[in-house]
Formats: sequence, structure tokens, C-alpha cells
Amino acid sequence: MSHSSYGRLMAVDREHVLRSAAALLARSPAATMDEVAKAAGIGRATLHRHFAGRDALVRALESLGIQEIEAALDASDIETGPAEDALRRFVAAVEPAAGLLAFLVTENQLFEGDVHEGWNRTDARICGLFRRGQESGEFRIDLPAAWLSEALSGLISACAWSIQDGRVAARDFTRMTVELLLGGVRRSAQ
Amino acid sequence: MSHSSYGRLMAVDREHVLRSAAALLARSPAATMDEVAKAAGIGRATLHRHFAGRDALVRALESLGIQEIEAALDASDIETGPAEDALRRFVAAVEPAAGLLAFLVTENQLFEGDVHEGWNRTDARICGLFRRGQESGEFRIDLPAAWLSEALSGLISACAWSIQDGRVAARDFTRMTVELLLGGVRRSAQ
DNA sequence: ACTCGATGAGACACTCATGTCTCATTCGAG
DNA sequence: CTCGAATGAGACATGAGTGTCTCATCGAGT
Repeated sequence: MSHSSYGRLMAVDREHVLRSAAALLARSPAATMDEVAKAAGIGRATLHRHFAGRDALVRALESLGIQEIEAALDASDIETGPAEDALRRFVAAVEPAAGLLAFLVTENQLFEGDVHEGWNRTDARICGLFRRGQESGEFRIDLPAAWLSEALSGLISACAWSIQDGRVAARDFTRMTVELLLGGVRRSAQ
Repeated sequence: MSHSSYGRLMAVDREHVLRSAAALLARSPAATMDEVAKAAGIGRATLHRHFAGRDALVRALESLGIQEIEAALDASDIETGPAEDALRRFVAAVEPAAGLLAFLVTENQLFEGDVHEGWNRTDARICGLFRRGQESGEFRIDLPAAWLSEALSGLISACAWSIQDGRVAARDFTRMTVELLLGGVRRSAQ
């Protein structure tokens, strides 16, 4: 921390602010800039010094979300091994970012047409996972991979909300999400 | 239309306004009262004459949504027959209200804790459906019925959004939603 | 101890949606 | 045709959130 004029020194603070903002906005998407600042333990002025405005903050959260999801994709080594196992690993890895993902899903709903380019990238990888499973015979082929990707996002968001509202236990996140997506509700002969 | 002082005469107009508002707000939840009025083909003043304010409008939409879902529950005779068939009938019956349902899901996300009482009623019936399926041996019992109900809402919303964004075909709504929920993505021996 | 950058608090103006009001117009009933 | 209720258009005040600014304070490095 010798030369404080270098922007990267702010990275830790910026990171912390983004984490707080993500946690707050995932719960109350309509939260005020003032509330976001308070939640991060800083003043509103400082918040504006880091992020030009609310749009910039949301954009930064988008980037953070993309980054987390891509990190989960990488960490779970999604392109390797049986698709089912890869999906399990990915959902488990993406759990910490589930709230943020849920926020971005609804937010992207608002910004119709103005989607972050990175979003398409992660979506493509997830679609690729489902397509791989279909080609290998693990997954059924009568449902388009694009829909399966959307459904996965929907289920992750739904589970994150249910946990936030206390309707389901947090520790069951991965199991409930992935089990339902993989096996459905029908009791299979297996 | 003999005595125009009777409030029920406004029912048709009110209905039309609510339909338009539902269609618009399902796409852009942040739409202005002015946009809602324009979408309904009326002036903003008239809109305010029918609904005291934005809150009142949203409440009315909530009631309309509950009403539609309950109508779908009734029409699909959800308490009768095999749970799987009942679920299929319900999803097919609720399709016209899918956009409105998606709007209310995100809206309820905002109004945390302030849920419409009718919402719990419909949720209870849907939970009952899943529980019935579990008790009859049709559905798996390792996933709580409450979560299955949430997941159903999430899938319906996700499918409604995907259709709105043109990512999937509208005619596949029922099949994709119910097939995924019932069977999951795993290719079953069946 | 000094200095400089960053911060927090607050004041301020601006924007925008909302809610209320008025007024001219229209439409239907009598 | 006349009357009255409902409507549409617009003006207006209000409130909330935002973005920008200033200034006093704090803290780390020198």
C-alpha cells in the first residue's frame, strides 16, 4: 500500500461494497442508494465516488454475477465427465452466488433487450452442458437445451427466494434444486 | 345499461383495464401509471378514478391473479384423479394467466411479508396436490411439497419469460413446463 | 508534527412518478 | 334536444430518489 493513487488498491473496498450491495439488493431490489451505502457501512457520497450512479452499480453487480457464475463453471469443471455429475458440481459451486443470480434474473427481466454480453457466454456454456448430456444419451432430447438452461436459472432463483423467506432449509439448496431438475417429481422405477 | 349509477356497470371497463395492465406490467414491471393508462386506451385521470393509486392497481391485479389461478384450479378439477394428470390439466388451464403469474411472483418478491391472503390459499391447494401425489406413491417423497409448489411457480414464470423474449415457442408452454417438472432432464429407462 | 488523499455528513438542485385538481368535450339517457 | 355523468387532456403541487457539491474530519505515509 505504498502508492495510494493506484486504483487497484480500492479493489478490496470495492469488492466489499459489491458484496453488501448484492446481499441487500437480492432481498430488496428496490433498495435506495442510501440503504445500499448504509448496508456497506459507508456514506452515500463515497458510494457515488466508487460507482457513478445506480446504473453503474447494477452493471458492476452484473459483472460480479457473471464472474461468480463463470468461476463456478470453471471450478466445477463443467465440460468434463458425465453431464449429470457436472451439473451437480456446478449447482453446488454456484450456491453462494444464488441470491445474486436471483437478483440479476429479475433485473434482466427489466432491462429487456439490454443484456450483458457475458450473460450470453455463461448461458452458452450451460446450454452446452445440457446439449452434451443429450448427445451422450444421459438427458432427454424432447426438451430444448435453451429451455433447460432457463429452467435451471428459474429453479436456482426460486430456491434462493424460498430459502430467504424461510420456507425451505438453506442446507438443502443443492439437493432440492439438482434433484428436481434431474429427476422431476415423478417417482421413477429407477 | 339503464341506470348508470350502479357500479357494476363499470365492471367490463375495469376488467379490460386490468387485462391490459396485466399484459403490460408482466412485460415491464416498472411501467408508469401513464403507460398503463395508454396501454388500456384511457387517460391517466380515468385510471386514477378506477384505482385509487398504483398500490390499489397492483392489489387489484393480485386479486385478479388469485382469481385466475383459482379458476384454473377449479377448472382442472385438481383434487380428482391421478396427481400427475391433475397437474397436467392445471398447467394447461393456467397458461393464459402465466404472464400475470410471473408478474405477481416478482412483485411478491418486493412486498416481502405482505402477501395476499388468497395467495396462501392457492399455494395450499397446489401443495395439497403434490402431497396427494406423494401419498399415492406417484411422486417422490424426498422433496418437500412446499418446495415443489415453489418450483412450479418458478418454472411457469421462467417459461412465460422465455416465451415473451422469444427464446421458446409459445405453443410448447404446457408441455415443456409439465414435462420438465414431472420427469426432469434425466433420460429415464421407462 | 505535517500533509494529502479519502471519507462522512449534509445541503442543494434536479428529475420523475404520483396524486389531485380543473375544464372542455363526448356520449347516452330521458 | 337537453341534461348529466364520465371521460381526456392538461396544469399543478408533492414527495422520493438521485447526482453533485462543499466542508470538516480522519488516517496513513512522510
